[in-house]
Amino acid sequence: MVTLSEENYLKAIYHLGKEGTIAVSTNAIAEKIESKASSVTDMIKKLAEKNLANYVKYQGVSLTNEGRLAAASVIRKHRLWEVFLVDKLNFSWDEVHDIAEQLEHIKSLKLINELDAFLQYPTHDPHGDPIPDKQGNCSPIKSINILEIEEGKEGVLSFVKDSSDVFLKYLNKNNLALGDTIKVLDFEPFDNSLSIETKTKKLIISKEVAQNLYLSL
Amino acid sequence: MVTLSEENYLKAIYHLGKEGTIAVSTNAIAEKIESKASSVTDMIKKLAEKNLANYVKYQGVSLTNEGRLAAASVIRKHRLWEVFLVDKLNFSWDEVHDIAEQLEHIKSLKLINELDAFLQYPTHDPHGDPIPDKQGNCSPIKSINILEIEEGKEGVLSFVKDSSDVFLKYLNKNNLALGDTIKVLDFEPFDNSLSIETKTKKLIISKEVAQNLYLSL
DNA sequence: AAATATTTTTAGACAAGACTAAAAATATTA
DNA sequence: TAATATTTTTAGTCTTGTCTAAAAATATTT
Repeated sequence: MVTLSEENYLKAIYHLGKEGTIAVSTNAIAEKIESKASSVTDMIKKLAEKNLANYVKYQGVSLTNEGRLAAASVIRKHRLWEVFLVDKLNFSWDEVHDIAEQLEHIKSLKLINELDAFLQYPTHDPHGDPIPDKQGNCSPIKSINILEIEEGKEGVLSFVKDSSDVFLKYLNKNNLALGDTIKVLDFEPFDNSLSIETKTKKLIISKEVAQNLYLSL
Repeated sequence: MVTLSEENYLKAIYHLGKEGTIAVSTNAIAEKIESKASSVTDMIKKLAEKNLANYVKYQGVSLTNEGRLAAASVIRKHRLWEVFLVDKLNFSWDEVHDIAEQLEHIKSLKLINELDAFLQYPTHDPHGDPIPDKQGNCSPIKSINILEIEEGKEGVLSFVKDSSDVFLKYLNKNNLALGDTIKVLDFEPFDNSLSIETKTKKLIISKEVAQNLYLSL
């Protein structure tokens, strides 16, 4: 049995591992999970014990196939519940994270598969993140960061990296939503800000915001 | 903050208290929750500390108004989730208990109120138990035990007391479902068994079964 | 390469919630 | 009512998951 706490560590390692790194560092996990390095060491030993992680002292951790599947399963549940909350219960996308964080730990295979069917097998959650399938496979998102797009070109906002409350509220305030077509007008090298155009208006976004917007072309 | 464990104790005390008793005994709680008396004593102290229970050493516990509301809120969540599972996700009523037992602890007022609306404000769960409202009030069930019904009279099966897996499976096997009209034919004083008639057939039920069937007239 | 800084691990402590065994209080029976 | 039985509480232990502080290993700088 994988405990709630173990699931949270698996998730963290999974997400950090995605960035192409070979092994994830103890400190990175501690920061992500808002705990201390010593707690992380304890837990990764336990995960290794259970064959969910590969761990070599001082060399960081990676997930085993079993661990990766377990992590993907938690993420699958998290994202399906997010779809449920937004599509069926009138939540907006910036309200769902904390609740999904609780719901993702509910244990029942039948539950999640029935929920998947009830929601008509969605492939992405309300933030544009892909939903892993039963086998733990993610349809890789084919979206690129807005800073890498040439001036003059446009794309469809399909994913936002940061899904914190403050950021989602910023997007709402500025009338930016998934699915919007955005044209890149001008890059300002002084502060790395970007001037963009949506259907309704022109807008200048800071480097911090731009780093979190991903478009599909 | 009320912890998961505390919520389970509140629920147990609430259910046991319903039986008209003034104060609930330590042992009764231990049995219900499948723990030991000493663990119960510890927890009761904590609940009293938090003003959720009235506790006098060696005299048993009762809930304060605050405790009663907290318990009713957990039960409300449990029963609404059961309705969701049966009505929306194709679960049968004998499969939902364990999952609802997990879902009842999810914390979000908005979630449960939206769920209530989504399910169109149901008043009873799939077992016929009434669902407490936001204020913790239960529409009292107006059903009586089948053993108290006169021979020759009939009623509608509206509630089953035991909602264990084995019992619900028994009902399924014998084609008994909530909403069925049942006629009481004959009471056998030797073993307290009861001969009954449904739309489809006649059936003899044991005392143990009869004690759990409630009909509304 | 030696010195310094950073990261990671170990050792020991703590809180929550459960347990066992023994003591104390209450109930029951003779 | 005294003796016995049952229930409840206390005292002390255990596990899980966390923490701090110190030690050990690895990285970085000079």
